Amino acid sequence: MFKKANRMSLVEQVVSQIEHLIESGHWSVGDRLPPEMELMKEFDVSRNTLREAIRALVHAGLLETKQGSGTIVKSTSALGVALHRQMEKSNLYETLEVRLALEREAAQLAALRRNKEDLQEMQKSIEACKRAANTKDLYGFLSADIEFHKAMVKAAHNSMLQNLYEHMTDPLRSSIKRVMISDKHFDYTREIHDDLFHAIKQQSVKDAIGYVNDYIKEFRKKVKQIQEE
Amino acid sequence: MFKKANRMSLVEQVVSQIEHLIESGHWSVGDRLPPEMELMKEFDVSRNTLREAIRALVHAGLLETKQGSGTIVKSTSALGVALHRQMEKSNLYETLEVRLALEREAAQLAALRRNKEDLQEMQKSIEACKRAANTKDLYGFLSADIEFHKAMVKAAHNSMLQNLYEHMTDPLRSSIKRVMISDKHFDYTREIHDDLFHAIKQQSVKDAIGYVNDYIKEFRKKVKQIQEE
DNA sequence: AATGTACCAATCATCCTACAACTTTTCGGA
DNA sequence: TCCGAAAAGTTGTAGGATGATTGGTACATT
Repeated sequence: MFKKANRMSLVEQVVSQIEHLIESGHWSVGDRLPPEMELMKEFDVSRNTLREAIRALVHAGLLETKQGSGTIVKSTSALGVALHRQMEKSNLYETLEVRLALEREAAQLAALRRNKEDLQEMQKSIEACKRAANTKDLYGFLSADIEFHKAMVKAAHNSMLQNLYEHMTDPLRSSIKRVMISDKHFDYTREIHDDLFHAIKQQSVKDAIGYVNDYIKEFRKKVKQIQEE
Repeated sequence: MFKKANRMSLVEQVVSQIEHLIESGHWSVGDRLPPEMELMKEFDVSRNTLREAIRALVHAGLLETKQGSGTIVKSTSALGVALHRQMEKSNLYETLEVRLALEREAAQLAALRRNKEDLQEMQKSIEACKRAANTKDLYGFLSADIEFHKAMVKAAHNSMLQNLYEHMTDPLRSSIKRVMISDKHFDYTREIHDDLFHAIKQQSVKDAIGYVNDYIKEFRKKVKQIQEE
């Protein structure tokens, strides 16, 4: 019925101001914030108050401070750090499973919504895959493969989905590669997602789902093998 | 290649200690932390240092402080708050889309992994749905329906998936209900997921996917209608 | 030219004390 | 017993002091 009176603490006010300055692009990733002394004057708060605000954002992953050097903007979104912390506490295979679920959805949406630029990016990754396959460059191949999947998720045109997917992929990079190369009979040609790409290009949702499901089935099999070892 | 030297600041050390005390259950949700003076002595740090640590956890959503009263544990996971913040910045329909993707995956996994307790919980929710349908209690029905979906996701036995799903569902409760009741010809009986429940009970992955896909299609249609208004 | 040393200035890290603001408890009086 | 004032307890904010780390400069050494 009654809304609580807005008694935002000074620290919270400073926090949201800094957050806003970062989101709005006034401070970009990599930029150095003014030193504490100046910020104190700008926000008109004491050093303690300012430091508590900055510390909150450092823990959230938006800022990074180095003694003697200064404070820089590290990210524009706190989701990555939080997700990463959760992933560390959680089972690796559970995380991979969720990631595959996002990928499955992305394939369908990408088939519906992809545009020219999306197709170009995907094609570029596929060609990188093929080049790496020709030179038997396994790690190069896997990197290009991950890029392809990212491009596909981007083509789904859902920023929330993309956000989650990328934040779940980057910390898992090495684990994903480990799963992929666990296959004793690793076959480059079979792993190139040419069919999937063409299904998305032709906007065939049905085929896109089919190919992704095949890929997921393969991936799951490899995960299972590792788990049993 | 090279690991960065690990020089954890005092504040960070206190933060992780408190985090650990919460995770380990030493302090449960709702508990009040000892006053700052005591914590200062316990951790052997100054008030400023301690306060910066606490402030970081307050911003992350694990703690809540009230001037004059004390500090209480609010949550054991910071993911919820971070996800919520991201959702506020993001498009509602994008979030709903991701939520449906998780649900689709959950249905398949639930069909494979559900146990007796899972089935009991799902059945309970379904019966609550039916009771609400009989009395034409629309809001009661929708609440029970959401409970059913949550139970299904729980039955997938993937804590990461469940975590994400619940944290994406709770803040969307009202939006989800709004979408559901937007249907002019809302039909209780059609919305009761009896078929889906039995498919999961019979461990028929194929049927489970089918029913969930039907449900998702319906839901999407309603969302589309709202968007076009 | 590359490396090592000494020094300086800027900046963050930590600690301390003091007081304000708010909440909870205590206690005396009606 | 009930009520309200006082007291005690707790977090919020301010300001000052000192220590530690970093980055840069100048200069000598190899």
